[in-house]
Amino acid sequence: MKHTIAIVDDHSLFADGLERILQEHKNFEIVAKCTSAEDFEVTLNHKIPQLVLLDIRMKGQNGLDFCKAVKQKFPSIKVIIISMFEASEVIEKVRLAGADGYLHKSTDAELMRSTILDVLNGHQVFLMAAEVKEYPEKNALSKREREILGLIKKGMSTQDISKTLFISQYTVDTHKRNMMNKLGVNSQRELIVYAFENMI
Amino acid sequence: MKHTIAIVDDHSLFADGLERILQEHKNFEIVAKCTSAEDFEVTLNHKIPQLVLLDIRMKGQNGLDFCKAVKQKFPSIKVIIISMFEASEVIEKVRLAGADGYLHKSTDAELMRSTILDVLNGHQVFLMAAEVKEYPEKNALSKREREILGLIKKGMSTQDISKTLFISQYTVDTHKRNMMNKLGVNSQRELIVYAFENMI
DNA sequence: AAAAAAATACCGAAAACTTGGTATTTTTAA
DNA sequence: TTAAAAATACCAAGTTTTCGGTATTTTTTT
Repeated sequence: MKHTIAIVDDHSLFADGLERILQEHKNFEIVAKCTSAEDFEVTLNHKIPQLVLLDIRMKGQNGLDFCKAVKQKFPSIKVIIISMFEASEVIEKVRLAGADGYLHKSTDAELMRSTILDVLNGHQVFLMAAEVKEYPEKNALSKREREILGLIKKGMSTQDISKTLFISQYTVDTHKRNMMNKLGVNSQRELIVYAFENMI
Repeated sequence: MKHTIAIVDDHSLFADGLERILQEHKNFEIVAKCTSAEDFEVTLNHKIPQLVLLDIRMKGQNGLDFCKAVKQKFPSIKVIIISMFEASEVIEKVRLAGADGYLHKSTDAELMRSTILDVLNGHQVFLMAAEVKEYPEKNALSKREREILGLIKKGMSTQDISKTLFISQYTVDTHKRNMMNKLGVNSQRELIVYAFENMI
């Protein structure tokens, strides 16, 4: 019996390619190819795939939030997140979102197929790109620091952040300083740049 | 006779997909699939494809710079840039880099094939995503403004920029203010965010 | 050749950020 | 159950940005 798979990615070209890669394998059947989370929700009303390949960054909705929502409503659907992010921190987020697997866009076709089969067999598979450089432990950002970096990435000022998190500006300031030290940058500007290049 | 095509993209999964999409067409032959600009340069030493599909954003080298280099050494090679950027400003950069075509990752397989054929026939085809919203003319950034925004995106301070461009800090400040007015943002922070979300 | 747009430059005051400190409380790990 | 790590908070001085202006020169367009 064929495994039913859905692809959710707003880049049709990428989705089209994935479809063809999977079609080469007789055990896979692509039952839906959606370009948005909304699209996929509609699909779910009449067809429940066994597994969904989900792009982490789509316009409109964040893939991780959507993953959570899907897993809550349909715990039986296996979800594999696909993204171009290489930071190891991403894995944790993917796990927390309830995904069963993670694939980097630099993995190849064969590895993707074997990962899908593993996940369908009930395993959890989180694959990073081969060349991921782990940060030395002492430079790892704490949870709160990452949270603040996420707000910085949205363009928020120190004041904005302090109001959002209900903490003092001084505290935000301290967190920023600690992050700058850990990451080896010298300004909030570079912190924003770092965030865009390393976060979801 | 088959058309020889090379694919240069550091996301193997995407490249694998493109390959399969193109293989369905009997007139195309994928002669190389490279995951970096360096890889492709090596390939060019022994095999010259008629056309190359080039990802605009690759780690290491910028796709546009690489496009220029390829076109300079091998003017006969047709280059189609593929990216996920939707801003109309990108098209101009792609043109200036000497590319023969532009495809957004949200275009579908069929459109890609027809674009490739058009380009091979000597036409220039620059396709944007359907839902691109053009900026009102009065808000278009000038050349210099875009140049400065590019430096801002690298995390440079006003002072850094003034030194890089050999102009006064006051001038950089004025450019920044004008951009902020045009783009409707209120701080350098948001300017950086805008840059990351809208520039190459 | 005249008008419009772009690029250049300056001043000053207010706001925001950076940096070198210090220090308490809460949470997590050994 | 301690010790370590994380999160919290404050002060002061110095630096950088922001924003209110204004204004000249260069380039482009009409």
